[in-house]
Amino acid sequence: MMSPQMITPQQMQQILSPPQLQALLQQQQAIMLQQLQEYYKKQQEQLHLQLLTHQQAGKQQAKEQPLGNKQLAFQQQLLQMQQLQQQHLLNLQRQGLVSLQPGQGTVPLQTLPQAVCPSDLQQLWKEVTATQPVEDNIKQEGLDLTTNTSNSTSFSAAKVSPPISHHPLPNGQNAMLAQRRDSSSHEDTPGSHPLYGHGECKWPGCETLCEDLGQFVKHLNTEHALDDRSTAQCRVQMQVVQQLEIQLAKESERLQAMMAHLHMRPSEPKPFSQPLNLVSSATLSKSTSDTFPDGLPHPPTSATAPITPLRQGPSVISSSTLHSVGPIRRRNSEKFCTPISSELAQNHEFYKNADVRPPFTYASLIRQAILETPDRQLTLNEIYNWFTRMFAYFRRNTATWKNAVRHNLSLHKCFVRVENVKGAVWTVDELEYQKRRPPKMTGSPTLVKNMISGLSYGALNASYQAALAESNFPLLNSPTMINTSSTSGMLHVGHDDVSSTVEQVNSNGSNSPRLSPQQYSHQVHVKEEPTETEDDSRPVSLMATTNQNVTIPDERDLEEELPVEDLS
DNA sequence: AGTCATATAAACATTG
DNA sequence: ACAATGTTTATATGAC
Repeated sequence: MMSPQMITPQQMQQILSPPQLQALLQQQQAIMLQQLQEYYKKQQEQLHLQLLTHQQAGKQQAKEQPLGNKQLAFQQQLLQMQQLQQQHLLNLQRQGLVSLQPGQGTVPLQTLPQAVCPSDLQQLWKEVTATQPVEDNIKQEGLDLTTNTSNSTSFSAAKVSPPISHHPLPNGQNAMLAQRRDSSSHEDTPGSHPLYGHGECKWPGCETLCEDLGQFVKHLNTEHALDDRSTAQCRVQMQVVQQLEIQLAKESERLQAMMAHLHMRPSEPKPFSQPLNLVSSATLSKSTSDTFPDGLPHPPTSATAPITPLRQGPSVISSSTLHSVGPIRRRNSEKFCTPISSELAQNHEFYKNADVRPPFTYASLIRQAILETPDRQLTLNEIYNWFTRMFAYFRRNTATWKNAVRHNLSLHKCFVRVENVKGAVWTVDELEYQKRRPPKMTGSPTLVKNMISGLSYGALNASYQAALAESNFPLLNSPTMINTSSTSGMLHVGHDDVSSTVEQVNSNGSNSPRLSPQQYSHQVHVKEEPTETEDDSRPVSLMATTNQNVTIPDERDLEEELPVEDLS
């Protein structure tokens, strides 16, 4: 029908799985980031050096008035710049542009300016203002800046995350910073100077040869003193940094387009087995720790560990995503892929910001939305809001997908409408959901057998297990199927027998599938007042309140839940 | 080729 | 009357 060229970027994006997209993105970003960091490093070194120089000068002429003001202005500039850099780097990290894997992440990041750490700033200030105790309050202000400013040019990260200094960044960021602090001492080590290398001054555009450090310091004090020229150079540098940031943004955009284009060829069939933590580790760990739908072991505050999903075959989904070049409606997933919960958890940030259609069916998305809430019930409007909150893709064409959502809610028996004082909420009947999942092959031993045997081969195995995880199956206890615990998952996938069993046992055919919540595995007690106004305006952090002991229902959850539901 | 699950669109009903 | 919410029908598509 459509020539490939006619496919929209969104459609093309669907071809590559988020991990793939991110892998590519990350590569590009890493390169740019390195450049940026080099700039940063240089600037920091220069600024720091100059500051120190002036500090010395200030000590000598401690009583001279003009210096105070000038120095102050300079310091503020320095701070601003540091904040800029700091913010930017953090944003990058949060967006997953900087992977903070232990081995690799430290390499480029160690080149980060030492001032990234607020305590270093403090120290700097201390040094600088040592001779001017008057400035104490100002120093406070200056430091506060580091926690208040959000001049970020980037998007969600700043919005989502609290100020840097309070945010326990995962992936060892704190550790990194601390480590940074330690290593920052090299600046002060006598005999070396960041602005001095290979016998020449590294001040931008200077390159004056200096025999030794002493001479160099002298040179610094004379040639690069705190004057208008130096300040101007600083400003220029700041602009350079800003330009770089802008350029970075543009390059990112370009990269997106490139990838969108390349997605035309779903040539690479290999499913990623471990690609996922490309997602902004910071944001991800935050958001996922808010709601761990998958119930998998996540470090609560992964301070040091890069979020390395230990999960099985996280994004085997990509394999399925790959061959779905078709129209927008392609939904894939679900069947042989990662459970939505873990996929979502891992790519949460991705879907949130990238206008990519999530590879999940409406039904599974709706279910996910509902199950993520403590009460496991949502009004229609709340479901809408979850969609828009979680997926950039669903921030447009609202009429279409909202209709689809309503359609799905009505169509699938697994969604149960429960009347409420203030209206109605939707809940999920897990049993129905599980019944619905596999394409009906009920009672076909052959098919079941085929499926099971099919499962036994490599790659899919993991994903199946994962899929199982999603499709918790308390009812698997049915003796007909369970052979070994290790295979129970896979068995469940080829579970049609099971589901048919379930059907017979539990739902009595098709009698009044709806409005009989009492037969649900996890009963929902209907909220008295479905708060309607949260949603979009609700800060992400609010979600965190739901997850302390209310692990989002998936395998684990349901196992526990089955006997007695107690959510309160 | 037929069946099934899903996506999309739309008509229609109900409700506040 | 209107918008939001639900329900239902029709059609298209892809997977099996």
